[in-house]
Parts: sequence; structure tokens; C-alpha cells
Amino acid sequence: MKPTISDVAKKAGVSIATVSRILNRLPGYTEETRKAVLNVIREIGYKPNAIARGLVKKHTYTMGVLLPNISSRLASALLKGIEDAAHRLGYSVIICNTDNDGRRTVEYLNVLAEKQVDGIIIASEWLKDAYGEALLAMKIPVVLVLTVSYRFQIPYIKVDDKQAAYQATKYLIEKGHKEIGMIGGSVQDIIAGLPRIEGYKQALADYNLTITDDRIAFGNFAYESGIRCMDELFQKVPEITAVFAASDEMALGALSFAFRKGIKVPDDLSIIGYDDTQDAEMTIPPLTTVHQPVYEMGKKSVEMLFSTKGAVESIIMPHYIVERDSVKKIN
Amino acid sequence: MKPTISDVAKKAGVSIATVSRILNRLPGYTEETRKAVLNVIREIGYKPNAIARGLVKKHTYTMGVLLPNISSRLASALLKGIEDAAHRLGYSVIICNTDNDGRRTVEYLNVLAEKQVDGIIIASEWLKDAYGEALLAMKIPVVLVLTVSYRFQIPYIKVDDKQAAYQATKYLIEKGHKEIGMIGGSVQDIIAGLPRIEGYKQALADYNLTITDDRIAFGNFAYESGIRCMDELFQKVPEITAVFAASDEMALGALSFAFRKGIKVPDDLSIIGYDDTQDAEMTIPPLTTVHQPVYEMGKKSVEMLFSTKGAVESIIMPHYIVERDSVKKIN
DNA sequence: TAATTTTAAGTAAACGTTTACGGTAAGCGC
DNA sequence: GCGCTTACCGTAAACGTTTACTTAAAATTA
Repeated sequence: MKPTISDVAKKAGVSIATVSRILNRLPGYTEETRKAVLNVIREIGYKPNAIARGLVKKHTYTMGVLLPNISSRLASALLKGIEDAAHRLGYSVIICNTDNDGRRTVEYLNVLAEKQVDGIIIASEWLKDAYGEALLAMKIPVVLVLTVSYRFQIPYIKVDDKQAAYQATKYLIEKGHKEIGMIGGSVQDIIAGLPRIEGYKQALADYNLTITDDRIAFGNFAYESGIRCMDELFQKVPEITAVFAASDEMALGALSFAFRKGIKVPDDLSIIGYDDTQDAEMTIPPLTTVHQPVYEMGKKSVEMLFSTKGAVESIIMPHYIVERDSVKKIN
Repeated sequence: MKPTISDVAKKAGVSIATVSRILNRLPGYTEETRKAVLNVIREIGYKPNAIARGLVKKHTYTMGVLLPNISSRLASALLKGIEDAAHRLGYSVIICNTDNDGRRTVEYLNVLAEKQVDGIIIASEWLKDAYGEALLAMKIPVVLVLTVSYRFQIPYIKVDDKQAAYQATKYLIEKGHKEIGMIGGSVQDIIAGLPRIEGYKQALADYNLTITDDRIAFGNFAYESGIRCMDELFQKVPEITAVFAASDEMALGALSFAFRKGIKVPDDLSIIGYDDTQDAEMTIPPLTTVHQPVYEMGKKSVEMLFSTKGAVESIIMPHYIVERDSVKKIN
């Protein structure tokens, strides 16, 4: 059996209260007994039981993160930010891969509730009513990352998607492009889909460029869909000279499609992505894209989660375009 | 305050023992009282406290995973496999990003011990003595993934690196290449470095091809180092027609370097990678590489961890070459 | 019907901590 | 020497469960 605090107490000839006080650096013992107790602890290899402690303190120093897909590049970067900040603050993080599955999500919410986590971060996921209510019932801090909720008043941290998309499109326009296509997410996706499409349209409108439904292809943010969308775009609107992809992954798909068809990027076609995930700089050519500070958002989200100052404010993080080699100036 | 079991007992007019029995599907109550209790539970929104339960049952249904870098592609895929299997078995997983930092690793081991996790998976990390001893003291199951320990008898699950490297090299040889370079990891890295280099050398030796120190450049498995190594290789041994990279990321670096220098892959240079991470199929051209079944290894590792049959055997997973377009046959 | 077994339920100890409270001895001021 | 504070430390309750043990009633058997 693992040694417990009373084993330590017995062996050191003191009460468990004293051992506990020493462990928690509370006052109430001489330096002499402290040393003796510490020696016993080392000797028998005692480690406090965080479960028992959690039970009385009602604080587990554990938090949960829900994300639709842990293995996406975006999630990886976010997770690292979260883990780093959590570790610094002394928290452990439980990962929950929801797979965008509602049933699985409620299961996770339940587990996290039962495990008495001290806080929850929800990333990239639309907050259904059931989730929000479950969260409310738990009475613990929650923060949303890369998403928002209009129904529930939960602090969030994200980028201004519409504006970012606007700027990406404007960037292409300023490079002389007039026939610009977009590879977007679903319009039903109120978080990462619609706003980016709106930003794109707004920019075209402001510069009096043609907007047609044909110029937008709808993917699901993944690589394969980028390929398919690029194909679609080229068949319907062969005159386009540039495309804005709503995710780097789809931009990579577009890049691959172009390569296969012998279309040179950026000479024949300019591509701008979104996210600035790690592989954006590894592509051929390196991808110009709008940078979301995902790692920092991860960090900030746990800092918000455990912020000691009362009401936490949502944060709109700054984005910016990182210029690489997938966009060419034309005239 | 959150409702407790005694709140439901009181409200239902039974003892907490009965409520507990109902919750745990133990015998000892009528269907009538069961329904009544369940109703109360629903009514007041009671959720069992897993911390309290864990204290008495000495079982937390929580496990830990240690990895050097959560945001690497390899780790992402592995993590997903682990999380999936864990979720299926009812376990939560705590992630620990060690950053290859010894101090941080022991910290994590401590936290996991205190939190009474039921098992630990260690991935891609050389098991220092201190870790092994800490692990031993915890008396809980451990499994190693993508790594081994010779000093500690801990079950592992990995690929035969030397053989895989041998086959990758042989593949190049069979495609007619005679001047083959390698971008390897460090020789000090007994897990992913040395064996792959040995496999490479063995293949060259078996086919009577030239082996020189010049033909091996040493990277750290990351993208940047792939670029640097490719540069190095070309300066020292311009005659090479093919290279075997010990990781896909380094292969991507090599690809980028070639692109910048106007060297066509696979026409002027063939490249084979290692890992078959998600981006291997997204590169231009798609990367031929040796596939490690990382997701499955993740799954299997937790199945091993919580396997009920006595002694668990280590597993060598099968690898295979996936042919894409970065290697060309020459004569 | 009486004896016996089975079933439904309650009581209380245990899990390993933290912590409020109390007690004793020492130190101090007068 | 007496009262008071302070420092050190022990006792025991509490945290929310599970579970061994007990008990009373119901069901079964003879």
C-alpha cells in the first residue's frame, strides 16, 4: 500500500495535523519537527493524495478542454498554449475530443462535472443549448476560444473573422486582382463560415468588383475539400486570378490541385489562406495567409479561466497577414 | 451548493446507501423506490462526485500521457488514438507536454502520482532512470509508445525502426539509385536516431553501395533542420540522386530546399520520408514515405495499459512504404 | 403455522486529507 | 506568583462516496 499521511505521522511521532500543516506551509511547528517530518516523508516516499485533498478543498487543479478534433493543426497549437499556461498555474488538463458529436460532447461535459474540474475551455465549437445549460449547472468558469455564443453569456476569445477575411480579400485586391474566388466554410457555420464569406463579399463590394455565387465554393475546412473546391471554382469561373481560402488546409488543397493541373502558384494563380498553421510555411511555395495567434489564444484562455479579478471580458485578438510567396502582384 | 447523495436520500426518504446501490446497479431495492430515487435525482440535478468515489474505490478512471511535444503531427495522431481508446474504456486523459525537459517531466510524474491516475503512457521519450524509478514507485501500469527502455522492463509498442529504415533505403536502391544520402536524427538518440541510420547503412552495405559520413546529415527531426541538412548534403555530395529522411518533417524541409534551388523532385532528386504524418500526402509532390500506424499505436497502447489479462507483451507494429510521387525510377 | 431463507433497507466505518477548536507549556509583564 | 498571550501540537469533524454489517419484513419451505 502507498504510504499515507498517517504513516508519516506515526513514524515521525507527531499527529497528522502537524504533517498536514508542514506540507501546506501553515504555521504551528518548530523547525526541528519540520525537518524530522520531512525526513520521514523522503524516507518512506510519501506523496500526498490529491484526490483526498480535492474532496475537502473542493478544488482539483484540473481543467477540461473540449475540441472537435485534437489532431488538427489548429487544435495542436491551441492545445499547446493551453497546456503551457495551465502547467504554469498548476493545473492539469483533460482533453476531450468531441468529434463534433453532440452525444459525445454531453458525455464529456458529464464526466468533467463528475470529476469536479475547476474550469472548462471549449474551442472551435458551436455551443448548443444543451451544452450551455449543462455548463451553467456546473457553476464553474468557462471560456470559449475560436467561437462565441450569443445565447449564453460566456467570455470568449477570438479574432474578428469578418474583418480578417475582409483584409485578406483587400490584400488580393491591392495586389491588382479583380477576379477573386473564395473557398469558404458552410454558411450554416456562424462562427468560421459565414463571417469570412461576409468579409470577402464586403471587400469585393467596397472595391466594386464582381460578386457571384459561382465565385464561392463551399468546403469543410479540410484538405480534400480544398482540392474539390478549387476544381469547382476553375470549372465555373476560369478567369479568376486569385482565391481566398477560409483555412490553410483548404489553401493547401487548392495548391495541390493547381500543381496537378500545371497551374503555377503564384504566377498563374494567387492563393491566400487563413489561420497560419504550422504547415503554411512549409508549403511550396510558402503560403501567404492571415495569422491567428492561436497559441497565445490558448494561453490567454486559461489565464481568463482562472483570473482572480471579478468579471472577465471577452477578447478580440489581433490578426495580421503574413506575406509569403503564394500571392503575386498583377496589373 | 451542488446536491450530494444525501440530498437525494433525504428528499427521496431513503438512506444514502440505497441511493448508492441504485446508482451502482447493485441489488437491494424495489423497482418502486428505484424510480422514485431516479426522479429525485433528475429533479434536483444530482451528479455523483467522482472525487469522493475515487477516494474510496482507489480508482480514478483517469490516465496520463507524457509527450515531448503535443503539437507535432506525430503526437497529434497518437493522441487521437489514445483519446479515442481511453474514451471508449471510460477513462479521461491528462496531457503532459514535457518539452523534452527533465525537470518538467518529473513534475508531471509527481502530479500524476498525486492525482492517483490509473495508468501512464509515455511517448517518444527516452526513459531516464529518474523517470523509471518514479514510475516504479507508483505501482501503476505504464506503457511506452514509439520508444523503449532497456533498463526498465516496461511494455512498449513501436515499429522496428532499423528494419523500416532498411526497407526505405532498399526501396530507393531498387528504384535504381546508387548515390543515396540520408537526413538522420542524432546518433545519441537511441530510439529514433541511431537505428534508422543503422538500417540505412546496412541496406547500402548489402547492395555494395558507397557509404560515407558525408552522405549523412544530422538534423533534429524538425522542418528547419531538414532544410539545413539538404543544403549540407548537396554541398558535400552533389552527386546524390536520392535521400532518405528520418522524418516526414525533415523530408518537407528537403523538399522546400530543393524547390528553392530549382531542383526538381522527383526528376532531379528522389526523397523518401518516415512516419507518414498527415502532411505527407499534402506536399507537392506528395511524399513517398514509410508508414507508421501511429493512430493504431495510440489505441493499442491504452488497451495494453488497461488489459485485464496478466502480463502484457510488447508489440512491434507493422510498417510499410506508401508510394506517392517523390521518388523516381532511374537507370 | 412455524422455521427458514430471501429481500429491502438502514447504520456506520472507511477512504486520506484539511481545519476548527481545544489544550498545554512557555514566555512575559506586573 | 498570577494572569495573559503566544507557540506548538493533538483531537475530531468534515468532505461525498462505497460497503460490510445489521435488521426487519416478506417470501418460501416444511
